[in-house]
Amino acid sequence: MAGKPKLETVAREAGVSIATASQVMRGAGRISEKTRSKVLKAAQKLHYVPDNRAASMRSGQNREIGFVINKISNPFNAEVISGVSDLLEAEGYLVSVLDARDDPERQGRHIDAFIRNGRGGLLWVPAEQTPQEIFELLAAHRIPTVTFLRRPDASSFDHVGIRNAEATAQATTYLADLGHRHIAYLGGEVLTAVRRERIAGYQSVMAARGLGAPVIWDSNDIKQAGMQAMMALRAAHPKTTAVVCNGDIVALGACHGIRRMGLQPGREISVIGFDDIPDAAVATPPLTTMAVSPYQLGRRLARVLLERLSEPEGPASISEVSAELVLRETTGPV
Amino acid sequence: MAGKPKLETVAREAGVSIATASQVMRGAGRISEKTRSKVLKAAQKLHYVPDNRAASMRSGQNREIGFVINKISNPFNAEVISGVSDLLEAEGYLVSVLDARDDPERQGRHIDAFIRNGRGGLLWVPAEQTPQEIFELLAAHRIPTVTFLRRPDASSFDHVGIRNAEATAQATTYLADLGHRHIAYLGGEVLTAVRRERIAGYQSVMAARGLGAPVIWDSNDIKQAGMQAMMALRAAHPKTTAVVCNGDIVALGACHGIRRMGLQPGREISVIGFDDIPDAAVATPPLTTMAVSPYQLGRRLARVLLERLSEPEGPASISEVSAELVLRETTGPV
DNA sequence: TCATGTTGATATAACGTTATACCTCTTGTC
DNA sequence: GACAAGAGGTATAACGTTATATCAACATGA
Repeated sequence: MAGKPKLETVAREAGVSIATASQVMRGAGRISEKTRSKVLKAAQKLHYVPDNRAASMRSGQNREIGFVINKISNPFNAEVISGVSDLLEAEGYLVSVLDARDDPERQGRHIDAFIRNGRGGLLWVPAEQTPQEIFELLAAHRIPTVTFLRRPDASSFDHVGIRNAEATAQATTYLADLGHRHIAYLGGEVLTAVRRERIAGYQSVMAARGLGAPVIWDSNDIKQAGMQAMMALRAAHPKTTAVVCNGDIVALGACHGIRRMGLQPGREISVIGFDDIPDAAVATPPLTTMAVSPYQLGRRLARVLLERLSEPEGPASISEVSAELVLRETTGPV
Repeated sequence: MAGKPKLETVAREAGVSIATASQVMRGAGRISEKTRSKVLKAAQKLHYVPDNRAASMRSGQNREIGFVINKISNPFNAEVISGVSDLLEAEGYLVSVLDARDDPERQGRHIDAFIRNGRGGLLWVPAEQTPQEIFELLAAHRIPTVTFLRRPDASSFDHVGIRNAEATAQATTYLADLGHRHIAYLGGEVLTAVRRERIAGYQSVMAARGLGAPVIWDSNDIKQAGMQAMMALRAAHPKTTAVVCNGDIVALGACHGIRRMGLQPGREISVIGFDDIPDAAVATPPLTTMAVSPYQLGRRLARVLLERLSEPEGPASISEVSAELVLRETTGPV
């Protein structure tokens, strides 16, 4: 009871050497069944818990994975985390989440602490404006790293993401096919890499189909802001009959705004979201959106990391997932 | 470039001893300004990152905090995490989040890993059915621990929570004052400690006011389920004119269900939620709810942990926060 | 001159594991 | 009976830090 039990305590209790006790705890080496059970019993009796700091320091191995995420409050991300940890925990890893809140400085502290603690692998949604230095640091320390959603140009890490341009192009095409000519892009404030891709997809279709001039309308990606932005957008561009949104949350806000103006989403103005968050299906009216299963995306992300861990020197892989247009009730003919 | 730089590398580069380099890095001991800058320059040049495993093992200190949470996807929890990490990061700690998803086994693995890594402090929303053994383990390892929201009877740790019974009593009283007599309690499936308290508060007012027989209606706490449960509840108890809900999400679902039935929340049926999640204010109609600021709650939680860290042997504190009735548009006279 | 501090730097033993090499038995083979 | 092979176990040196004790050099005061 005096101080935490260590391997030495267990070994003495069982009447064996420290080395033997260590091998039993790890299930390594050649140990007879008799001593095995002796040691196990001793460990149990003393409530022994091995110290992973010492172990990972000595062995150079660590089955702890860090997930540095841009925004933990995003329900999409929550699902991704579930997918990631389901797969990794099944392989004996443990996932801890660090919320960078899109702040490069906080992100820097988190990644720094990650390296300090010699964790085994890193999943990472890089903040915009991430300094080059962090990539070099990770590379220099040989940290198995997979970036997620955002892939900075300078990165040489594995990556899992979404085909953003393809998705918004598909959404815009669908609206054009319904007869809409004045289609706006709504949501996002900063020109993040992801948003740039999505806007590019939208613009390419607007140009290719010879539709009205593209309208990009900024909005913070929360519901309230989306509502106000929709009303302002409509006031500035009264001809607008459809909006492609930067995300579901802003899209739901837009629907709210449309109703506030006495109109009906899907009749006077069509709305397409992005992400298919749980709320999208049960909103009134249910939201048409570009869906990509966050849970499956999380599993894919975990799988890529596992491959990297088993093959540290292989070439970097980039895998991108297509989003799928889910038709609900916020879209209709013009 | 051959292998990670360690303190020895830095010391050699700077032409000092390892002990001196260590003191400079920690800002401890008495070091002249000249050698100080020499060492700092060397460390910078080599991109030295200290190994926290070795440091915390030797010093017995660790400024890493783990937050084992019941459900990361709950937006309420996301806000709590922000409050917690804002305060703790300001004090030089680092918070990592582990999602137990209300699964005692997963929770066990997380806490086990937490102890293995000798982290500095634990914030914890214990899963229902948490085995007694885990409490003993944490106590035996002298882990500074603060439980959050759920306080098992056997616990002797610090605790921060919400006055649940008081809150639902207040909500029920408000509805009774509006003239409602048939008030139901909607939401939750398992009889968790929190839900039990909330139901008790509701029941006590129903009895004290001599209102209709209490109706407890189970529902999974997601929107879709709340919608269906509301419709089923109304079918089974047509006289019901008001519902006190287990949480905002189920309350929003209930509002949806009410509209599906061709009625209007706040007119034919009043609804009161719990938590005041961001969506509550911007829903149609905006949701009346029992609010407790999750961000402030997170800060309080962090503060309690800091006190425990600075005073390891002090008596356990239990601090409970009152919820506040926020009137919006889903409640009205009968 | 000698005790007495003070400043700045250092040598060294931990911290709790695991990897490596090594040892002692048994058993089997010719 | 000599030798090889293998099974089961152990001693010991790392891993990269920090705490402690110690030391040299120089200043201070009587």
